[in-house]
This record gives sequence, structure tokens and C-alpha cells, in this order.
Amino acid sequence: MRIGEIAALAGVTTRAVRHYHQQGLLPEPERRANGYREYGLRHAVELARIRRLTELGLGLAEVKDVLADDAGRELVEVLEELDGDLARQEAAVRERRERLAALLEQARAGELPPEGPVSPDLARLFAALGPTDSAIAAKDREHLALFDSLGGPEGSGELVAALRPLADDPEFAGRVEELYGRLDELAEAAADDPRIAPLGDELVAAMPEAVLRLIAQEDAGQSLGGGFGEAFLADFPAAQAEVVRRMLAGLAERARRAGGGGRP
Amino acid sequence: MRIGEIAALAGVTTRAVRHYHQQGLLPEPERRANGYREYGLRHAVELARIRRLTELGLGLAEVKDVLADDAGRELVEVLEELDGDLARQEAAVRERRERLAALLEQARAGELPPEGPVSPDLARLFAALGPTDSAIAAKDREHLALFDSLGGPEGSGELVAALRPLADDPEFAGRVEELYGRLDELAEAAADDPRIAPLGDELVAAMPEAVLRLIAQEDAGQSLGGGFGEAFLADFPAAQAEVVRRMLAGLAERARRAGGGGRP
DNA sequence: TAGAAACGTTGACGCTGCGACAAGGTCAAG
DNA sequence: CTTGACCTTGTCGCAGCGTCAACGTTTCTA
Repeated sequence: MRIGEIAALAGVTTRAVRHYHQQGLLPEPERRANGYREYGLRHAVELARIRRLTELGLGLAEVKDVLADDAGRELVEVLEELDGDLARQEAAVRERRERLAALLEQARAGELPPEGPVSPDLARLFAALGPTDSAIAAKDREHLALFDSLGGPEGSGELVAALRPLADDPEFAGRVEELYGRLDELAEAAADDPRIAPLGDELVAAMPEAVLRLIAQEDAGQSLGGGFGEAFLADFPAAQAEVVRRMLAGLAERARRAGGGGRP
Repeated sequence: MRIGEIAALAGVTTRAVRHYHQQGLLPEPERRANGYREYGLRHAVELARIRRLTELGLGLAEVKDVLADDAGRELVEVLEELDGDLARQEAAVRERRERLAALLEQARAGELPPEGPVSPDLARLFAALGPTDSAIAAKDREHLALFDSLGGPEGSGELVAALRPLADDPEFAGRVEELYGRLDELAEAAADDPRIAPLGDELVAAMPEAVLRLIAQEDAGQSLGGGFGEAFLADFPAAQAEVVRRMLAGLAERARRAGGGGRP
């Protein structure tokens, strides 16, 4: 047989056969006078065996090991390890598909936020807020999306979870819109604008209980991730940054009075 | 933020961040005087978005596309395609695991043949045959293993299926052992040895009905895969090859008489 | 009998998503 | 001053082949 025949016989490509030669999986056969490889049945047998093993998902190196020691002992080990591997893969794929399904459902409901795929909780919050043309609202949504996925897929979804009760509040959208509007007006205001203090205080008051617990846990919001806090404030113009600063301070204060604070 | 901070924040490595820069997924930020990259919150937002997308299983190129057109339309398309992809992957992995489970069961029952993983049917046949020290029996097993997996995982398991009834025959092992023994004796005999004809005929008689149907289907065994028939015979010493040839001819004859043959 | 189509040969690059070096420069702390 | 922990660019490596390229051989066909 020539290489094309044996390849077709085993159901692989000629390239694969040559690759197996290069990797030392399959011995090189004799050559004809013209340089063509001449395969016999033994090669077909070995090639078929290689294919059965690779089909199971073994890597070529593992196949080589298995072929090397003629006892079946090694094979069993490899197969068991492989099964564990595949089990993990299957779980991973399934989890991805579940998240995908949730996303596609959101998308078909027209609730897919422009920030890309976010957690279901956050998606509900965004949906409750509805579309907006406020610049700062868009920015805030981005911040929330960021927070939503800090440090890994399970990391720090707590804040969003804490905010979720808001999504069920019928007055929510209206109140938020008003607050965003007032924040927008401060876009180019000075850092000592008199509207800063009251707005900050109202934001503090608007936060649900659950958020306070988080703030208290995190040592008064000090540890918002290395350098993250500064970057957060730096992302706002002066007056708005002041509002945020006052809001954070107010939350910390409120948390201290309510829960008894982190470390004395 | 420096690169290490933003990377930790988003839960990726610095290498990944730089890679995203190179691939144009994430814009390069400003540099400090010393050449360090200086990241702001916007970058963190974008990086987190990239990570959410890659986590779903999107390739970097797809992520780039999704980020490029700011409408969510493309995202939905990509997600749907991805879901199909993952569905196929999941099915493939599950099928492999099922076969693996069957193999491991065989292995634990001590029935794992040295020819490597074969179909359950063939494994039963081998188990029924039991261990043997006959040289030709080992060769035959290899041939069967090869046949078992011709041209793909579902291809041509028919022959083995046709032989399966033998595995349930209580006399099977003994009869086969005797026939193998007589074949072994012909290892170095001449091509005109008088023992050839009767042995060939007995082999024909020993084949189950189902095999005949296969032979008839395949145009009297002529099309045993390009060049395969020759290689098959070439794998035996002269006298044994004669036996096989006579057996094949006898089977074709028997098939013609029984079923009315392929093409007139 | 010539030419095209279908084989074969070796060699080298491409793909994915980074990890892991190398060979440095920078910066804060002890 | 020296560590040690950062940062910089650049390069190779990985799995399992697919896919040219550039060329020789065989075989079918007109």
C-alpha cells in the first residue's frame, strides 16, 4: 500500500500519517525504488490502533507511552486520568452553555445591555433602569459592570446582589433618573459647588441596607482593590468626584453607626 | 494603575493584558515617564468586558468583532454560533466519556485486550476466545481489531457484528483453538501442502451465516478496501495464505449459492 | 504519444492564547 | 548599597495537524 491507501483505510489524512512517523508513533516503512513509502498490513494495524487511541482524546505523547509498554497497565492509568480530564471539560462546557442560555434569553427579551454580558442580577437592575441618555448614567453602568466581575467570575458580585432589591422598587427608576440628572448638572461645576453636599447625602440615603454591610466588611470601603479607589475617583470631573467622595464617607459613617464597624 | 494592578483587578495575568494590546483588543494606555503603562478606570472596564467574553468561550478575534461594532446585534450572532459549537463539543465529549466508561469496565473485568481499545462486540469475542499462545491467533486478533475500526469509528464494524454469535457458542473456543493449531502447523509448509484444502473448507463451514451476507454485499469480497486484500494475503507465509485464499473463495461460492450474489 | 490529473516526496509556516524564558530598566524599602 | 518586586521588549514553545510550495512519478485519457 502507498500512503494514500493506508490513510484512507484508517480514516486519517496522509499528513497525519507522516506526522505520526515524525513523532515516532508509527515506524517508517520500507521505501520503494522511487522513494514512496510501502506499507504492509502491520502498519495498518498499528495505525488503526493509534487512531482508536487519539479518538478517545489521548494526546500523541500519551499514545506513544501506551504503545511503548506492551502491558495494559499504563493504558488503564491513562484512561482513568483522561476520564477525569473529560469530566472537568464537560462540566466547564456545560456551565458555559448555561450562562450562554441565560444571555441569549436576555438578548431575545431585548435586555442585553451594551456593556456586554453581565450577571443576571445586574441585567435585571439595568432592565429596571431602562434606557437613558444621561452621560453619567452610562458611566455608572460601566462601573457597575466592572464591579460585577471583579477578580474572577464569582468574585465580588456581592455589591450587585446588595443593590438588587432596588430593581423591585417601583419608584426606583424615577428616583435614580432624578439623581443622575442632578449629577449630570455638576459635570463642569467647581469642587466647592454648594449642590455637592446635599446630593451626596441623598445618595447615601438611597442606598439599601445590604450595601452598608458590605462597606462595613470591607473596612469602610478602604480596600476597594489596589489603586482602584483612586482610579475610580479620578474618572470623574472634580465636582462629581466630590459627590462620590462624600457619598462614600457618608456610607462609611452610616455603616459605623448601624453595625458597629470593622476594627475599633 | 500599573499593569500588575489592573491585571489582578480583572483576574488575568499581565501577559494576557499585553497580549490583548498586541491583538488590538485593548487600547494601549498612556505611558509614564519611565515607560510604564498607566491605566485608568476605562481600561479596567474594557478589560473586564474582554474577560467576560473570553470566559464564555469566544476567541479573541470574535471578541474583537463584538467590541468593534457597538450594537449588540453581532454579539447575539456570535453567541448563537458559539452555543452551537459548544453543543457539538459537549456531545463529542460525552460520547468519548461513554466509550471510555465501557473501556474502563472492560479493563476492570480483566478483559482489556492487548490490541488496545476495541469495540465492545470485539472485546466479547476476544474474551470468549481466552488467552492463547498461538502465533497465528495473535495475528488474527490484530486483523480483527483492524477490521473493527476501518474508516472511522462507525465504519465496518459489521464483520465483527456478524461474528458475534460465535461468542455465545459454548464450543467456540475449543473449535477455534483447534483450527488455529492446524493453521500454525502450516507456518513453514509449501504452497501445495495437502492439508491446505481441507482446512480452508472447514474454515468456510465454521463461519456464521451473517458473514456470508457481508461477503455477498461486498461483491464477493473483492472490494476489501484499496490494496487491502493483497496486503492481507501478503501478511501470511505461502501455505497459510493459500488457506486464506481458499477460504475466501469458498465463502464467495457459498454466498453465491445461498443468496443469489451481487451483480449477475 | 503527449499532456493532464492524481499521486508521492521533503520542508516550512500557520493557527490559539497565552506561559516561560531572556536581558535588561525602575523603584521603594531595609 | 543591595535586595526584591515591579516594569519593559522580544522570542520561543505548545498540539495536531492544515496548507502551501516546489518538485518528481505514475496513470489515465484524448
